[in-house]
Amino acid sequence: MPATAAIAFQPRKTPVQSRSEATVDAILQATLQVLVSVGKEKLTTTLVAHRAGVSVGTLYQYFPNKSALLQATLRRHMDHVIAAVEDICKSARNRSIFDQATALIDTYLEVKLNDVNNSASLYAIASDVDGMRIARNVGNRAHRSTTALFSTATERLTCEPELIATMVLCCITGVTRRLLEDKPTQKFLSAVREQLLNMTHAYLRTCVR
Amino acid sequence: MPATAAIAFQPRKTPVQSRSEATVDAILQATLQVLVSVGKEKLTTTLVAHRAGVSVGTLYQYFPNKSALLQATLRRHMDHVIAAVEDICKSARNRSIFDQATALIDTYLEVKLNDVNNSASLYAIASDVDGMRIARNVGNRAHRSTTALFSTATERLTCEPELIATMVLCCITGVTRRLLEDKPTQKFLSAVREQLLNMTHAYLRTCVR
DNA sequence: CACTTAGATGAAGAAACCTTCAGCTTTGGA
DNA sequence: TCCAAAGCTGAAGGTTTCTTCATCTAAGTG
Repeated sequence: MPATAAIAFQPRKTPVQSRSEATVDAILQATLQVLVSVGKEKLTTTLVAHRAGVSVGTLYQYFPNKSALLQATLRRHMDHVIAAVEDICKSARNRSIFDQATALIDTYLEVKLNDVNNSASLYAIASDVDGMRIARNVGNRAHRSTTALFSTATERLTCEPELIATMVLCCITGVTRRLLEDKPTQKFLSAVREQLLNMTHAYLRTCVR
Repeated sequence: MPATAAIAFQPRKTPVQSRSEATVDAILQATLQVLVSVGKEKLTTTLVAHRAGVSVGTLYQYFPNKSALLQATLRRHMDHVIAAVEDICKSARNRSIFDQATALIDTYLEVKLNDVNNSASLYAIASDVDGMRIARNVGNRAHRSTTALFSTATERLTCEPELIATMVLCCITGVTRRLLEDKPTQKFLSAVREQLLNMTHAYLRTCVR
């Protein structure tokens, strides 16, 4: 039976009454809270349920196992980030590639640094096999959007937008990770942001005309 | 007893006969192999011992617990990387900052991509609390070396070498991570390497004179 | 208001894995 | 050669945490 593995991560029951929707939401929120406060290693389903104000049994009514719970939590966060990126990629079309890059950087930094704690804790669970897959998936979507965005740039580009997108995104994520490693001061953050813009623009200058 | 926590991760016994050195080495190597083949989640001490050709008891004679084992494995890899970086940072002094950056990039890419599988698997365990600390520690050392390196550049710099080092390293690690995510083709790798040099140099041009 | 279905409970079962330790084997020096 | 110390063994104990399920409560509907 080839479908077993896939089934094992699907929600066990779909909420039909509104109260259960609230329950699911509380559980996901609690998962993130527990993750941030005690860390991935000490996160247990019982603890999450307790934090959510429900019993373990309830938790297992909506999530078939612990992995699925963590996955759902990660996916929720990723959806948030990717939505913001895809959004800006749509609205910044047909502009100078420098403006586009600036918009992308600002969006990315804002959405990731908005809740530093959450993002940092979620990196921890992303290393699980399936977390890797989700992260890669999101990475691909971001890459596609960005490529599409750069394709509409008013400038004529000297190399493929795919490659440019890869480089710019790598640079942004590299910097973001660094910023998430330890709570940056406001001063450091703005200095790095400026340099990131600087670097990206300097690079893009070599890619136009 | 404030020392307890620290003691808990120190090796339990120091090898004095040469055979035990070989054993420790085999165990560390086996840990990496198991990590790569079955992943962090399914790695058990028994499995590692078996792969190393020893019994669990032997493993526990040199590592007080599973965490210490993973830490030691991670540290070993990190030491390898940081040694290469510090090495190149020493030998590339008093040269053009562009050459310095090129040397740094080539070293970093080579040492990381040399064994893609190992590096990628190790990222997975680095998310454990202490792995984070080790990674940060190595990051700091790399940052110090790089700062020192750039300080000796023949060009006059327009902003602090610390900041330049931060940016260049972020960029390099961002790209490296991307390359480790999925086995890159030779073509893609060389294209990205070229762009990374391109981007870094473009950035550095804005930092000189 | 009765009745069906959705939702919630949490003690207890089950499985997985870490870690120990009493005893055995090998090594190397006197 | 002999022996003390180093090294090795692996079954068994102990924890921890996941997951289930029989039972109870709340919600909606005719």
